[in-house]
Amino acid sequence: MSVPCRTLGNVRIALVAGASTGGLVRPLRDDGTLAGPAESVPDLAAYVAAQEAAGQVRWVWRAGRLDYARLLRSGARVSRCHDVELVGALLAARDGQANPASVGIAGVPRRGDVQPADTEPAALPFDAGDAPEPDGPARLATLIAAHADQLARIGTDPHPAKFALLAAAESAGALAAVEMSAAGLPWRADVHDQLLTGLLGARPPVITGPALRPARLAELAGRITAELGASRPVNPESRTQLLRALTAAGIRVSSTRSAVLRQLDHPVIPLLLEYKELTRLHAANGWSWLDAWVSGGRFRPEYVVGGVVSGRWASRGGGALQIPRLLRRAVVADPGWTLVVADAAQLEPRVLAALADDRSFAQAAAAGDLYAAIAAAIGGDRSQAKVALLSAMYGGSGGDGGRSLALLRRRFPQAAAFVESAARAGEEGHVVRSVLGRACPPPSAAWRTLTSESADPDEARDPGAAAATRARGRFTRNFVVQASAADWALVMLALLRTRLGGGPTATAVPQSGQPELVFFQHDEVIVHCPIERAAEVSTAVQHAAAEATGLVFGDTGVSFPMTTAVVGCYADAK
DNA sequence: CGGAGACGCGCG
DNA sequence: AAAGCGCGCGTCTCCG
Repeated sequence: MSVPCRTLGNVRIALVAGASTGGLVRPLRDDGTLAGPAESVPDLAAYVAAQEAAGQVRWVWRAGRLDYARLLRSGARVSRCHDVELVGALLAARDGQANPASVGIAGVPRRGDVQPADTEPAALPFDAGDAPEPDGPARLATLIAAHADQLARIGTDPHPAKFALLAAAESAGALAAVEMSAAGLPWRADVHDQLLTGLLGARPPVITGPALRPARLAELAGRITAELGASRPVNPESRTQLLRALTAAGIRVSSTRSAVLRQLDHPVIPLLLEYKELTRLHAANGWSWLDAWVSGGRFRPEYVVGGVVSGRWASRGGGALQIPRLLRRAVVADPGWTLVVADAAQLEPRVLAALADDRSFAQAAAAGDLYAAIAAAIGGDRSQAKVALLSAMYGGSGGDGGRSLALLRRRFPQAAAFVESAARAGEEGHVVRSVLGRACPPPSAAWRTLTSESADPDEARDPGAAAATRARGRFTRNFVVQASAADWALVMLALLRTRLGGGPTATAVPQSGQPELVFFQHDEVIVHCPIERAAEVSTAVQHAAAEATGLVFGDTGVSFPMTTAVVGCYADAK
């Protein structure tokens, strides 16, 4: 076993896994240059654990989603990393590469991605995948070169410290994501099943061929057919059939959307609305979802860090970020444990206040209930204020809230000017960036063609170009807020993770009794912990939020409160 | 028969 | 005058 290497300053260690338990490592300096010879270690997990125990290390690897997932399965936890794949995507977006998601290390496309026609097919040092050990040194060298290149490119940013923070937070996000997938969200299959059975009837037998409807759905479908006076059974899930049947029954409607149906007065409408609600539950989160995604009392989704252009996470499989409120009943802490559900209150408007450095807005945002404070400032009620604010951030022009929006502009000119300037940049085809420097994608070639100077700017003569221009304006207007909110949330998550880990050198398998992050959804986290540690976790959340605010926004007057609820069941959190 | 696209709806 | 941001995923429909 090698001796942990310690030098002054921070230690980085580049790591590539071998085909079996071993791997290659090489120490680096903080600027990415070599700090020692490469070394082959027979048991990578043991090596990593030993280094973590000895002090602070930042692991440099291709991708946490691969390298860390494997280490964690072997019981090695780490505190910090530089994720070359994720940082590469951030840099690619910043440097205007059209499709950052498809760009792998140092511009090398990942396997499975379409090779752009105008680039040379490149060697795929990391994608040999199944290639055995002999590739190790080459892969290590490529990794080290990519890392050094990324550090240099971070250094050239107009705001290198902020971009470096973004890179660190994104990398830490990958660690948290892998750990959360491994931990899983506590999920009571029996509670879920009871809920389904209560609403839909008993689970229909699983047969081959077309699936059977649960009893309650079959009954509703029959009543809908009867109520519409149709001669043959109407499948309410088929828009075509349903539209035809509605028309035949004298109900004129342009779409079968719930919001549209709700405005009609006909005895079939409540039946249809109930059918839609129940069939949605059955299709999206029914028994087959339970079979596929819940095992051993845990729901284990796969998070996709950086999966959304704004920096929000996406998820793959199981619809982890769309758990219906109804089903939060099934999220129950283990006996003797509890859930700390923490939610950043009204995050996006507060982010706007901080971004725009609007003093009066910041004052309103210093209050506990921002919407109420805004309502007081513009002289309306809370719900109007909320709609006006959302309109300002989404690029709507208000509808009923038009008047409030105008008031908002007058009362908070800097905040209004901030989003409007972002919108203008987008309309002109520019790229905008979040507070930490995440760049939005450039407009597509199709957009440029459509809105180019040869296109007619007169809406009446060229409605397509005008619509496309406005659409991009709405996108960039929203991007600066949504992406900056994602920056804040990611930094908060990273800091909270460190605090829960018991300090930067915490390591090894989570001991029993250790609080664990189990869920992250844009502006909300859930920590599963022993009941007696809930207060400590709530405090950690508050500290993480305050620290994130300072790191991301500096000396802002805006506060970013997090509401924390200590509950046995997720459904009781709000 | 499989894939693409529209639609609809869950979440923030 | 009207419609507004970002996702994932299931079903139906159309098309090759």
